[in-house]
Amino acid sequence: DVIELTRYTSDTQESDRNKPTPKRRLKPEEETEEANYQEWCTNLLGSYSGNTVQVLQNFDYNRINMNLLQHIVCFICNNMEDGAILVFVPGWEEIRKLHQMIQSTQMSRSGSIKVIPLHSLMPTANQKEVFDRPAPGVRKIVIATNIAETSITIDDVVYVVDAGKIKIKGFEPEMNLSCLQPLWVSKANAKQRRGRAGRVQSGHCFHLYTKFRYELLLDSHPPEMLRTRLEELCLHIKLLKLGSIVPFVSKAIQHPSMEAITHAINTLKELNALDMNENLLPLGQHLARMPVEPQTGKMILFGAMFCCLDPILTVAASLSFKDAFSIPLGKESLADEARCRLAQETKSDHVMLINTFKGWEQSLKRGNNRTYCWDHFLSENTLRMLRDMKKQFTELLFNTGFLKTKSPKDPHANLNSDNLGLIRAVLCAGLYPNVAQITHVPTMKSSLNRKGSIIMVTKDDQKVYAHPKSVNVRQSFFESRWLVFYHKLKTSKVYIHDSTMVSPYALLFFGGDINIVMEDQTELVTVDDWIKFKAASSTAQLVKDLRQQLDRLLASKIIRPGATSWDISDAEGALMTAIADLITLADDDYASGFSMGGSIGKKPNQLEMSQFGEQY
DNA sequence: TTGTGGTGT
Repeated sequence: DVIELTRYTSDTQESDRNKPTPKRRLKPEEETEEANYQEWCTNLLGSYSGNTVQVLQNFDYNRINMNLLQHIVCFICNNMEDGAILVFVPGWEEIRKLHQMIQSTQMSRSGSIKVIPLHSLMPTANQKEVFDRPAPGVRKIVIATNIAETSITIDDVVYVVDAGKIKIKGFEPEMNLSCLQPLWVSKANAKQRRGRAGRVQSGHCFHLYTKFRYELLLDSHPPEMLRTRLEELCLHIKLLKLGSIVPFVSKAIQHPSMEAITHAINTLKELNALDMNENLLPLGQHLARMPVEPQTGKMILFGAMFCCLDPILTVAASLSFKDAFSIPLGKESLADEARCRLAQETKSDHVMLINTFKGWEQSLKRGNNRTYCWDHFLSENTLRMLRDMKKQFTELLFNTGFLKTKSPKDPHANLNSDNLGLIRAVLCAGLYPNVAQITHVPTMKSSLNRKGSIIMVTKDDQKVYAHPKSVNVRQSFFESRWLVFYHKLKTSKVYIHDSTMVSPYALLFFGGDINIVMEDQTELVTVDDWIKFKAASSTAQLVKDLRQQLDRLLASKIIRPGATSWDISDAEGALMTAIADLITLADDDYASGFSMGGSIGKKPNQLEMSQFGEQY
């Protein structure tokens, strides 16, 4: 009933500003909903002013009405008793808009309000500013995502404004695609949001949707198990010896689709965690015991075996938890610049993360860590948590025998930690099969104008875009057109959030099955039948042989973990050195600007490969 | 041209 009161008052203020928006074409089920809605509005005519009903009739409920939001906030400020206001909106963009609208009002200029944006990626989320009582006569207005629904509780909130939308993550196994879409809140969300008001005194809640809409809301959103990847779940079922995966998962009250389960099982087979009969392989045993996704676990094991542990642990911790960047509203592009500085010219978000963490450690020694974090938009709190996670990972590796000490800084485990080429290859080992091929780069000019971004294809997707926060988004030259990535998410487009350029050698040694084929009278070596490189059959065969030896060696190390030998007088050391050298040289070759057609002047030196297609 | 929110002994 409070809803109805507010709607009445605010809509009268709203009506003259409400520009008519062109109605888009509706789907059949939307048309009947719309017809029902119009009828519902007409029935209100007895109880409400014609103006209110008219506004409601013209409302576009697919968009959040920012004007209405602002007007309600102003209405509370001007007409209602003291008390903080908490506004729920779906995401960053809405926080930004509303923040800007409110800051440009008269009451903001008079200093009678204090507006605080609240989002997990903004520094305000871990500052005490949000909890502070404002000075007398100043009204606190918090604009928040659903972070304020459960994780952050603000005691002095008296008024809650609920815009009615929430972002929910989903997963489509058929497309191998996660998506983040704004949806209507559920009745459960609505209740929870309402409950955030009036913790210390009686409160009020304003919902920006009609009773009509409320009746259509779901009681709650589908449980997480139905919307998420299931690799970890499947691995644990096997580790705990709970039998075959499909029958076990089917016992859940609301069980995930068959597609989602088989997709997870296939991914685990591809990683060599399960065999063809779903039996847990030795690698799977290790991965199941790690508190990270299987791919990240594999990256950690490879980091240990190839002795570039510390940097790889930085990446693993950042990917499985979150990166340490914390960006104030309005400083987005400054933060992008900081990230690009940290990445230098590596064309890698992951190497950027490594450099970021290294830089912080150095700043700690010099005692200027505060400045370092400030300059680069970093949360020192998060960096400390990442450091603790890295420690935890090394303890696990120590317990399973992959390490001789419990320190991420173990000298032997970091023999190759300055070898960027090898680090890229280990990233490739962990992130595979998340590979994207660049099909388009912005021109120098459009890149400087901050227009245009790289466009890629993956095995599953026609077209994917680099996320604007990626250091690779506006690069106009890549020595290799292959990128590996961790996070792919569909929002307005399909975005790749983080990527690292890798050489063909990294893909050949650490990617999927390699084959030698003829296509259009050209000899090719392929990885999983879709990543293709031109290569003479003799050299391709050499790579294939080396790859087989490497796979055998790695399999035996997984079964009997131990520190890797780099002594070229024994078999293991000789092979590891040869492969590491090959990958390193290939990477140096890039750095000095040679094309892939160039030969490599060292042993094993018969390799001559060129990329499929020309350089940009 | 952009980032709902949590977990793991």
